[in-house]
Amino acid sequence: MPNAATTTRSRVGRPRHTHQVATVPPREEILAVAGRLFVDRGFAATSTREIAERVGIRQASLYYHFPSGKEGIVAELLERTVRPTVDRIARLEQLSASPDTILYLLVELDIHILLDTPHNTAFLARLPEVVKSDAYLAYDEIRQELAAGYERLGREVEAVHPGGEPSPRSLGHLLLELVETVIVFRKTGTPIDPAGIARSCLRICGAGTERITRAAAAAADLRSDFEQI
Amino acid sequence: MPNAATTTRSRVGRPRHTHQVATVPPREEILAVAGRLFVDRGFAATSTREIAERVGIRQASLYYHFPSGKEGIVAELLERTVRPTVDRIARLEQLSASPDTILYLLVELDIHILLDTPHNTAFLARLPEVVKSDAYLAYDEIRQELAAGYERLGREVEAVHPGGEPSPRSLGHLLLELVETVIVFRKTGTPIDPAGIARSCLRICGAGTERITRAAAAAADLRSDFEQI
DNA sequence: GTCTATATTGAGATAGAC
DNA sequence: GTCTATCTCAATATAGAC
Repeated sequence: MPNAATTTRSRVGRPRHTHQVATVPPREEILAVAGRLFVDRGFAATSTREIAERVGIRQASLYYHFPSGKEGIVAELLERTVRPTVDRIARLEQLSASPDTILYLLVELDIHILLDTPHNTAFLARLPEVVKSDAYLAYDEIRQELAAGYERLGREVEAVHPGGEPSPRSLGHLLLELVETVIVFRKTGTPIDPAGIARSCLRICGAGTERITRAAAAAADLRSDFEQI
Repeated sequence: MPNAATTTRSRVGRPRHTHQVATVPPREEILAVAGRLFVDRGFAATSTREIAERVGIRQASLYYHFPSGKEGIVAELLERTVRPTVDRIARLEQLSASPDTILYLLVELDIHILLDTPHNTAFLARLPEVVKSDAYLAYDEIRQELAAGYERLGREVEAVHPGGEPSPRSLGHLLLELVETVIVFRKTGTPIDPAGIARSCLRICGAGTERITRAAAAAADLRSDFEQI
C-alpha cells in the first residue's frame, strides 16, 4: 500500500478524513504512560522496557524522544505539575478581595489543579529517587514560591483579628501540605472534600465561622474567572 | 587470641569490660542501615549490596538474617512504625477528659512518636513499591484503626458545639494526614511546631480559641502519663 | 522515527566451605 | 554466622540498518 507524499500537497477530490482520530504525538503518549507507571510503582521500579511496551514501541526507541531516558521524562512531568498553579497565584494576589477570600480561592484552585493532573503525577515529587535527581531542582524552586504565597496570605488572614491563638510556625508549608493531602487521598482512594479543606485552611489561620462562610460565598463569585486558561 | 567460654562462668579477678561497647545485634544494625537508605533513596533504588557494605558484612550474609531479603526488612520496619501509636490510642480514649483534651493529647503523642522513629521510617509507607508489597497489608490494617480513632474523636469535638460550620468529610483521614505532615517536614527539614499542629486539628473540628487553650493546659497535665512506655 | 542486536553493568539469590 | 563464588536475570544504553 504505497502512499507517498501524504502531506503538503493539494489534491483533486474530497480530502481524506484527516481527523487523525485525535492521534496523540508519541512524545505525549510516553509522558502519559510513564507518569502512570511512575506513580503506580515508583520511579526506580519502573523500567524503560515496560514504558515502551505500553506505548507500543521498542525500548530503544524511547531514547529518540528522551535522550536522557527516565530522567528526562520525569523532569518534564514535574515541570507540568507545578507550572499552572504558579501561573495563577500572581493573578489571585492582585484581586481586590479580602485575604480570607483570596486564600479560600487559592486553596480551591490548587486542589482543582491537583485533582486534574493527568495521573496524579504531583505525587512524583515525593519519591526519594526523584527528589535526588537533577530534575527536582527546578520544581522545588517554584514550589517554594507557592509556599511563600500561602504564608503571606495565611498571615494576612491571621492579622484580620489579632490577639487570638497564634497560627503555627511554618504556616505556609503547613497550609500547602494540607492542600496536598489530596495527592495522598487521590492515591489511596479516600473521598476528598475540597471545600472542607479550604475551610480548614482558614480555620488554621484563625478565621471564625462567619468569616469562612463569607469567604466561601465571595470565592464562588470569583471562581469562574480562574477556571478557564 | 583464643577466648573460650566468655559467658556464664565465674572467674577469678576483675571481670572484663563486658560493656560490649553497646554492641548492637547485627539484625538491628541491618534494620537501622536499611531504614536509613530506604528513606533516603527509595526502596527499589537501594541494593542489598549497599546495605551489607554499610553494615560491614557481605551481601550474601543478609539472607541469613532476612531470608526474604529487602521485603522482610521493610516488613519489620513498617511494623515498628505503627505499633507504639496503636498501643497508646486505646488507653487515651479511656481517659475521663474532654474530647478536646484527648484529641489534643493524641495529636501531640502521635507527633512525638513520629519524630522519634529512628530514620523517619514512617515515610516508607508512602513509597509505591512498598505499598504494593505484601508487607504493607498488616501495616495498613492498623493505620485504618488509627484513622477511625481520629474520626471518632474529631466528631466528638465537633459535637460539643453543634450547628457550626461542619467539619470536612474524611475527617479522620484528614486529621491523620495533618499529623503526618511531620513525616514530610522531617524529610524536607521544615521546622515543626507540634503544638501548632495540635491546635490546627482542634480548629478543623470547630473548637474555638478558649477551648483550645483549655485543652492544651489539660493535656499538659496528662502528658507525663504517656511519655513513658 | 523506529527497528534489531548487543554491549555492559548491576541486581537478587543460592550452594557450599569454613 | 559469615564467607567466597557464581548463577541468572533484568536493566540501561548505544550502534547502525531500514
